[in-house]
Amino acid sequence: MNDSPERRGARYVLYWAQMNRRADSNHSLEFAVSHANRLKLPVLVYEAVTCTYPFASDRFHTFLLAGVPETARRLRERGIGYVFYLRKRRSDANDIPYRLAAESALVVTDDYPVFIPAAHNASVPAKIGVPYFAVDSSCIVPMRSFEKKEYAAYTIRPKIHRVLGEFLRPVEQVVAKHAWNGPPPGIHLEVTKEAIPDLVASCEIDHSVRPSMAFTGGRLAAEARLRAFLGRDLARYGADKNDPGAHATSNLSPWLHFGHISPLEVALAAKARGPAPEFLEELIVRRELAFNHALWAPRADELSAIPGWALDTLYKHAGDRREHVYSLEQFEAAQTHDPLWNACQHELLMTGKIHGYYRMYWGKKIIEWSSDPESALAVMIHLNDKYALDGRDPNTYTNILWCFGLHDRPWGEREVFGMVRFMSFDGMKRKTSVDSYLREISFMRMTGTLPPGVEKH
DNA sequence: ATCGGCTCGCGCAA
DNA sequence: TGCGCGAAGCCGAT
Repeated sequence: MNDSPERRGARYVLYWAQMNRRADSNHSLEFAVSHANRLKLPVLVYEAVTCTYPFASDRFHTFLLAGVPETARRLRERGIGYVFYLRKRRSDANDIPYRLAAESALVVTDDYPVFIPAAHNASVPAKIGVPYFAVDSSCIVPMRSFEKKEYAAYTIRPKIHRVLGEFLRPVEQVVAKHAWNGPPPGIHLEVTKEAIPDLVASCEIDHSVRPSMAFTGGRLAAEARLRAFLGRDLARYGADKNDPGAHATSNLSPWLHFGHISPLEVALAAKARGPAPEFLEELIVRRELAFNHALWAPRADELSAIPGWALDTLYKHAGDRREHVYSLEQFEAAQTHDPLWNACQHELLMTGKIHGYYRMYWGKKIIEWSSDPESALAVMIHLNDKYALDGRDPNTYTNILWCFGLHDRPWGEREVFGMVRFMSFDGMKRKTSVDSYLREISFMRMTGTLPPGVEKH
């Protein structure tokens, strides 16, 4: 991403793991190892957690830190160096990548279309002084192989399937020929599972957003969740995926978001169990449509990216009378008149995730009960960025804008929504087990534990 | 329980 | 230029 020459006399090749925080199934890491072998150097992996991004909280920090011990262990086994930096306070150093790059032949990092990595990858290459490579290890078919903003799933689907055979192959692990010897750089923090609560407490972040009740970060938890999904739920995924009460979905999105597991290895593992077209449709086609949106939209989280018919019809109805209008504070506290909506919000507050189908309902109702489309979007992004473990991700921004008509088509005109698809409580009642979902959520609220039959990973 | 209409526009066939 | 059909639906008629 720049024209800088490789540094002579460097000590290592640096891989800055911004999004793909894992030692396995990681094209970025293998690319770094290949270059290190060519240069007869070891690889150093740099991973950081900072307190400075909006809504940094105990929830995200706990999840991220939980992944560190296993990443460290697996890299050590491969002879790859690892430095983990916890920026606890705003006053702590924020120039670590530059300091590490000063002794590196070149820098490899993750290509990612939103959030902090997008900003880094736009500004750092010009200032870093060595070659800077951003590798796409987030998508199975690289996101930049599609040359325009796709209109909907049906336009990207055939393009993905045409080349999928070429990309749906395991990442080949490259043996690191020159092992990292000696201690990590001085800024390194050794993380143990037991130390995580105290480390999180010592950070300058929002301590009021508690760790997830349902999800533990890290490679081991992700692999356990994947095994449970494949063994028990994949076979009925197609039939039950839209019924939250059926617990048929993978729930892998938090680990996918933080890169603790790769979509490629998940897809290969699912395929190895037999045909899984519905799951692969969600995991590959719709997920990568979301990356396409994030890559090509001027901003992934603004209404300007929705199609013209949707923007026109929403604004035509912006002045329509609303039966209920709630403030951000009322939404956040789950204080609407609708028990299903409130339960969805409580699930988000407690676990950091809402089932995909109910998340659509959750979003549609925020549009219905906000004074105008812009403030509805602001509420959704605030709640999602603050509480969702899979938030600040191309997927969640796309899921949110889908509620406003992105990647969708027009339907019969009605109040508030215009021609944008409407969803109703009666529809949820008819198609999903609302009652058992409501019982599960109130059990969680009463006991502070997951309902019987739902395991924590 | 099932079906058609609602309404726009992309992409392919002709 | 015509035509089929599409990210998760709703509603009223039958």
